[in-house]
Amino acid sequence: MARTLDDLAELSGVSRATVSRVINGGSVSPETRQKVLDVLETTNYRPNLAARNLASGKSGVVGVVMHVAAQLTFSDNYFAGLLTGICDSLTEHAAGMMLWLGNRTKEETLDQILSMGMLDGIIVTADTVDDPLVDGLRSSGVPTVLIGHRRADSDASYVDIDSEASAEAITDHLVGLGRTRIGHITGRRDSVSGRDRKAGYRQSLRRAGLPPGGLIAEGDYTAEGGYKAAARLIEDGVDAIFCASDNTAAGALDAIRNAGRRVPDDIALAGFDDLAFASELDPPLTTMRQDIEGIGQEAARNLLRLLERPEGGPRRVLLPTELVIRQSTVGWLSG
Amino acid sequence: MARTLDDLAELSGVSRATVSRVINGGSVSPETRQKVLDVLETTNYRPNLAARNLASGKSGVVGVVMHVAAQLTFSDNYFAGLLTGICDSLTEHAAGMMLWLGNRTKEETLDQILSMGMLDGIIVTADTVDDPLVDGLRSSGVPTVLIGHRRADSDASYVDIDSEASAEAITDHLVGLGRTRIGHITGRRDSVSGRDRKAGYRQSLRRAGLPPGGLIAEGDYTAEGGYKAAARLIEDGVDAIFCASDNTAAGALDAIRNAGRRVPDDIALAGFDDLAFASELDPPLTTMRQDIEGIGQEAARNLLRLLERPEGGPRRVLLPTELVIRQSTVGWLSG
DNA sequence: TGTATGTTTGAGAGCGCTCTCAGGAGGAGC
DNA sequence: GCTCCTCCTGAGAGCGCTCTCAAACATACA
Repeated sequence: MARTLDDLAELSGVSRATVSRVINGGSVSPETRQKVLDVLETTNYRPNLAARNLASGKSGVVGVVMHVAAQLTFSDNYFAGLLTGICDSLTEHAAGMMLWLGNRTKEETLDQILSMGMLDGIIVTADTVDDPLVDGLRSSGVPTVLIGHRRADSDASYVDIDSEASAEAITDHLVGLGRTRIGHITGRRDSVSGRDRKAGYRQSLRRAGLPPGGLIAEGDYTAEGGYKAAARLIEDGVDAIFCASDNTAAGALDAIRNAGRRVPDDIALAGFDDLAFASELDPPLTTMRQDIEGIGQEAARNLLRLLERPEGGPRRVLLPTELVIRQSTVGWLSG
Repeated sequence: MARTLDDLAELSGVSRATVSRVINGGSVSPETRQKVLDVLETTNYRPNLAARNLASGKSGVVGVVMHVAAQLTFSDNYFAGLLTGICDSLTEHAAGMMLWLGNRTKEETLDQILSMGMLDGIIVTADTVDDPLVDGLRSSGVPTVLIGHRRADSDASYVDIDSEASAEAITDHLVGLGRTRIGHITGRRDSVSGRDRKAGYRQSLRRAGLPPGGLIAEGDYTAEGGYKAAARLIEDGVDAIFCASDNTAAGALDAIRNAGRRVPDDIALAGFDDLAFASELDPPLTTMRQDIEGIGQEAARNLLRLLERPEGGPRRVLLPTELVIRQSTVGWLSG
């Protein structure tokens, strides 16, 4: 079994350079090409990635950094969906992927690994308002695509949704239902998406002539957080709650029920994400659908394109969201 | 900023070899070492992994292959937990990890990527009875640790639990409760864990003098599968069901409730895994706890040790499980 | 026939690192 | 003072690949 290009060259009676051309698509005469291909077929040759990487400066491997608290990474199907989408796109293009999960990998560690020259590019979640890791990555010069983006990232390549507009739309829906004491359970205090959703909520209230403050309780994207926050809002006498995530809404739903209130009769409830379980809740949850796997796929594609033609400049993609109305806000909907 | 060993060598007035010794722990005189360390500090040097890999034949990167249907990978927190554990251990030891998810990556593709000489070792799930990928990996000569193991893998390195004994124990629990028509919803038909759990279930019935057949319905580890299978068992008049996974049990719980039966009064229900939601179900689910993250961590540690001292031979680890009794089988337990 | 143009090929110079090998320095033992 | 060891260091040979450059050959045009 041939192990190196030189072996192949000898076997097919041409030079190493020619074999390399056949493999990488250089210009070679048909006969020569066929000769080499034959040998290639019989030898089951595999190029050595390390050598290729060293010589070409490209590795065919991209890094993926899910920079969130470890226990959040998979408690939520959000990150799982992202990862699935990224993997999809990447394997489709025969690119490898190295993964870093959680925030246990400190900036330092990451910076080290990433600047080892092993990674062609990086996909990183950028939802934390003040994230030195993302800053470091961006200034490192390694091609980077963000999932989400902070204010400061407006000149970076990213894939995101319009959280603010989406939140505004879903709050509009609540307003349209005639609710006047609409509460909001926020996302993590330090998350961009959380802040944007809150802003959208406020904007909607303002446009509707409702007091845009007051009925806000802080959440953290978890069901537990949602439960506690909802309990407070219920005391405040809300007649609707817009939660910054479906998980939060699931917690809120429990709280509402435990308080003896009905959804949507007493309190209309809306989430955000449209995770799989949203339609399985009782009542099914009105929510803002975002195509999470699609975001992952797009991020990978985005990065791949960026690597292919760096001169194209940063690529910014806002993916659409979709308001999904279910019985948690509109009780009379047919099941 | 110094980029290569030669730059460092020049800056510190020694040879490249000496710098390499300082970095990799060769014998160097204290003064020389200090000189180099000083330079190292100021230059923020990062070794080039590709070059190191090429020269040493080691990459510091291991592959992780979750070889299951893509949609299963994260629908279930099982794989997420595994991944989290693996990541934990790996980053702790400063090893990188490349990930392949789902079965969309065909044996061929994988084989290609894996034999590129980029991976020091591989962790792969081995729960499918007939899995050419695992066979290929094992015969490839790349150090491999399996998560789970088939009969044929008894000479490989693996981390697993004793599914059969665990299933037997949980069925014993049901028997001990006085149930006599104990049904079982299996795991995926082609999964080793599924078969083992079924075997354990049967063994328990046999020992109890109950007919060890008949009341078995095929599941697939999903809630949907559990729902359908449970519906059949209910018709068969079971008074207990042992499900091969918690997800399955969640589905079964719905089915039982929809059939107007009570848990555990009419039908005692037990799962397997002790996923986070098991204790949140109503009633809380009796189940067999396995430390999923622990399995992932152990697999990574196992592989790391294997790489360190290959002469140690295969390392087989069976992690303990724990029967967690909750109200789904024993109604009078205090909450 | 001579020159210009294009195509195919091989030689060879790296990419940045590891590791072996041998030379030089310094101390111990005779 | 000599040899023998030990310890530290530098020179240099790869690792397997990519890519440039120029030679070799073929084709086209004047």
